[in-house]
Amino acid sequence: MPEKTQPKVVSIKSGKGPVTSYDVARHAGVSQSAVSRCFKPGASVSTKMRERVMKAAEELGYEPNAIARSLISGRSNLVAVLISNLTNLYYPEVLAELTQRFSAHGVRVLLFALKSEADVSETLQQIWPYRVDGVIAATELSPEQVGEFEKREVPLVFYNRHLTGSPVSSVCCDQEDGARQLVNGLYRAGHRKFVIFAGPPESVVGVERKTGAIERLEELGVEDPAVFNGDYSYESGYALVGNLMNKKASPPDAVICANDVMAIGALDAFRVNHGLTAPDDISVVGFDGVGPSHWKSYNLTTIRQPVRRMTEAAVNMLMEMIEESDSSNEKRVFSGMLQAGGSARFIN
Amino acid sequence: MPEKTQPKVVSIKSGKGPVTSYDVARHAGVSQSAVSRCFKPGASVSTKMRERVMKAAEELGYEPNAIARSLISGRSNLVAVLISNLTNLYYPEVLAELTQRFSAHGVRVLLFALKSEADVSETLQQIWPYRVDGVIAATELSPEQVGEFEKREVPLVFYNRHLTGSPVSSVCCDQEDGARQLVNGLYRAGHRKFVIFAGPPESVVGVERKTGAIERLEELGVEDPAVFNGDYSYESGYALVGNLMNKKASPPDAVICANDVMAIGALDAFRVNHGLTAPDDISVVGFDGVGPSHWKSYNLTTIRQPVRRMTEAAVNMLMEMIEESDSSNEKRVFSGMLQAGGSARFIN
DNA sequence: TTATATATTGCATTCGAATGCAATTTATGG
DNA sequence: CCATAAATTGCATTCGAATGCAATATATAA
Repeated sequence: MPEKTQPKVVSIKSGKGPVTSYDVARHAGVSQSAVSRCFKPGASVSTKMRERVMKAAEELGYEPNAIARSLISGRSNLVAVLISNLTNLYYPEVLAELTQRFSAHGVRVLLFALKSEADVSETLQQIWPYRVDGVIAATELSPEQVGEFEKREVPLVFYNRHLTGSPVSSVCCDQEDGARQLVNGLYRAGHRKFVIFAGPPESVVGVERKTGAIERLEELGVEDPAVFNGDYSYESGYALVGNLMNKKASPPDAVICANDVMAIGALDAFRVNHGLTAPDDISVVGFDGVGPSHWKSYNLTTIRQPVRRMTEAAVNMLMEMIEESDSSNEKRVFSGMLQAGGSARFIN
Repeated sequence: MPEKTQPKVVSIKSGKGPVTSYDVARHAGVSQSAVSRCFKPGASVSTKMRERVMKAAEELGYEPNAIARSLISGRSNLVAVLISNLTNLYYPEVLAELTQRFSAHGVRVLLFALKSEADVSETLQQIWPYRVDGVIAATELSPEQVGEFEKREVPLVFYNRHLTGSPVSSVCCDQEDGARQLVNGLYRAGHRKFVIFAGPPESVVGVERKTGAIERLEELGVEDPAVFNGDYSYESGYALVGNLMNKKASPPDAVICANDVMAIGALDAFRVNHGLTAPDDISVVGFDGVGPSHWKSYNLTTIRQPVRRMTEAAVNMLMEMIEESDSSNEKRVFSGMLQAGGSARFIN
């Protein structure tokens, strides 16, 4: 009986599973530590050694195990990003920017998209086990929750949130200032009857935008504008117009909305249900400068948040806190840029 | 000299850094393995032991280190999600659903948001070191790249993509069928002069939508509709209307767009630049059923992708592939739902 | 050329949890 | 009450890379 002519698969490495540094070391005839050092930038390795190891690594298809590396080095190169409602139209842009910027630092993003801000504490429990190097939070955090970060010495940067009176790093758009810019332009253009479509009362950002507007209005002698609370959605902006028009005998001049999407909803409601079009019959302004704010049907006058600069700042701050241990906290506030559209009579 | 009345901070644990299972073991007077077992569901532990350990863990604030666990167990509980352009308006919803569903399985999402599909291979290199348990790809992958997954035995599920003729799992919306539904309704309503605003030629999804429409048109005896290529953006939809109206003496009846956002751009261009409004002067349909498709200014007739069911399927498939090693591949195709709006004369 | 400084390399240990196996305890049966 | 089975527990090792320290090789100075 002839020998079975089995194909004798010559596998360079016998064991299954990914190639380890030991495999590479054996194949190159050097120690495991040498392999490790060849993959560590700035390590003390001779040219000859590097070549040998790299060749062996190449041949075996070696890829360093980031998990093992994290364990021993104490750095996971992971960052958690907390976002409350991704469908908010504003956040996808932020998120895309963040991941790309972190990527340039060799850091990967663990995404946590919360259904509601109520899920935060649960989410934090999911984060801790991964020993992330830092966290970007675009959600509210209670003082206790911030305390957890301090206890664990996990760097934290708030994005468009902050805990007043506590030393936490943050990157924000100047919400109040933006609102004041909007009021100014509307006032100059002759508006005197203002209404505010605010965000939900628990939204810090929303409250600041509202406060900024109200304060500036008071300074200008316009007292007590009507305030309605929405939830940042198109539907709420749309619905609030109904509420508004029911109450008031005479419609307002100008509606200041907590964000672009509500402004868009309001514009549609005014036009569809009341035959009022902007900017002739009514002025509506938003906040954020999201993509659809440019759409011709709306062409919003709004405050554009400098997302690129803000994300850059957030990433840099977090990376600095990760790399230097003597992290002093810092708050960076960026001014929004007025984006003049056609949804309001407005004089800049 | 009186003793310094220093507060004698009694720290339960002296060493810095997170509490380990050894700390808990020592504090509870048991072995480290016992601690480990207490945190593993289904392990053999007596009630008494569990109580002691849990109490100690509680007191010390112990949190299992997921990194260390991954290293020894060979499961990272990490899944990578690849998305090409997050600003596409369709993907944020998908992404939010995916993270929440994975979360329910105790799996975290590593997000990779590509600037362009060209960055895929670079991104893959960033993924491998993390030994993710699986990958959801909402991007094109070359056969070689898919081969890399097989070589590494990393489960892969395509989302709205597939490699024709290769055995890779995928979850898709039936693009061709959707396009045919749109053609049917438009045809029934009397349209005969069709134009297609397709996606970029390299987009498989876009090509399928286009093909579906063209094929159905041919079956109905409408030959060679004009096809223009866009890039899924509002601007491209808007601009293509310009191209179209320059060429043709008489405008078309109906425009079939590769996605909602292009349809929205087209609607705006028709109205603003040519005084044509839907559905009286022109019919425009989209694809996806994104949030803004419901906005009153557009009120799109479109095909809504069943995102919830699709993401559920994708997550279940991937989890199954991760948990059973005998992964047989499967392709699941979901039909889109017609969303009848007011942007087209349409008879369903 | 020899002595000293510098650069490379390997050895052995470490990170923190999981797990096979053996030792021990507890439960069950006769 | 003793023997055997079953359930717990601990011991020792493992996952894969990084790193302090000692050993060796190379470069520089005298």
